[in-house]
Amino acid sequence: MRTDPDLDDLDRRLLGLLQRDARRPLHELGDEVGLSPSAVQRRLKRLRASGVIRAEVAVLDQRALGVGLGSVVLVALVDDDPARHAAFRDRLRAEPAVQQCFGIIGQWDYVVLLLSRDIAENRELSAELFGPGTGVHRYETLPAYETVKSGLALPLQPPRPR
Amino acid sequence: MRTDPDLDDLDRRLLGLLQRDARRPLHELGDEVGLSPSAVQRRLKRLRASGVIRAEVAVLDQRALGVGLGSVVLVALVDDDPARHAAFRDRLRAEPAVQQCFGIIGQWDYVVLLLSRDIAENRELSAELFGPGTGVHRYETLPAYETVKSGLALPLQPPRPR
DNA sequence: GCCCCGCGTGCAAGATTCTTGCGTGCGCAC
DNA sequence: GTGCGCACGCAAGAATCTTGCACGCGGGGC
Repeated sequence: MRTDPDLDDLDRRLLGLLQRDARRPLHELGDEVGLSPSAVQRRLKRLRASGVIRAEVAVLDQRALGVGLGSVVLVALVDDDPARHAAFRDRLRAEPAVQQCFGIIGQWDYVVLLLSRDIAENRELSAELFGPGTGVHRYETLPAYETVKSGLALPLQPPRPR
Repeated sequence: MRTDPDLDDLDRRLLGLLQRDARRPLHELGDEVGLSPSAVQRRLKRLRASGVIRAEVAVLDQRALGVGLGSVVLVALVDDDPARHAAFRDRLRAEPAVQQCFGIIGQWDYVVLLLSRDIAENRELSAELFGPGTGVHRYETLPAYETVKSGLALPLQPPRPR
């Protein structure tokens, strides 16, 4: 899994293509980077096995699924008790409405991307996840009115000498 | 594109499976939901054409690509000039290191997910994107020390009567 | 300098998967 | 009751994926 993933330029170009569309046939990818389908196939196999490609997933449309409101929630827990933090994280991981969550440094402990149908549902979810009895000291909701950029695409800079 | 996306339970189950792994063969998906491969295929075709499935993409490993530091940046521009905001958004969209960005309501204007190799690169990127001459009034960087949950999976609740 | 070996490649055959025309059955409106 | 629309399963053909094989290139070791 964690073998030796030093990627050459061809790997990076293939990854760039796959980050936009993972359904392109091998011969198309090969044409773009100048490789035969089987060479592409072997590189992808290696990239998948080594864990560089973690998954290939479908990206769905929020509106079609009734997600009308996204919001960024900043959360601070009542103390630094590791068990409390672990429980909090587990709860967020289990909640489908929590799309993403990061532990951060500063006056807040976590930043949470919360998806909900509307403001009412957002309130319910917030109360359930961050309200009394959840170990949350305080939280601040930043409603998103516009998605400027979304996606999980990673920057594919070559390892620039510095 | 925007036709008639009322999804039944089978659609939702298929979408749930595809959000985890979009490479499963049709017969496997069919076995899970109790449908023939061709029935699954036709549903996917419809979901893709109607835009419910926006894309199928590869999810890459941050460490393997040298992304050592993620951070959440809260940004406020100097004023509400639409042209200034448009220019700011365009700049973020064009920057690969910006993984996500949302326009938000409150004392901040935007929340940005910024990916960088290390703290030094983070500083460079911050200066370039948010520093003097960029129209940014002030910004606050919240470094992420842990990814609790990441992904773009959407909640697939059935349309519950309320 | 020459040989050997490892590694990635292209080619091609076989296996798997996808795609689609066709006929059937079910539910609903008339 | 009948007709129609819609989704389904089946099966054949097309497209794609997978892998064994031989070749060429480059880096040591002798």
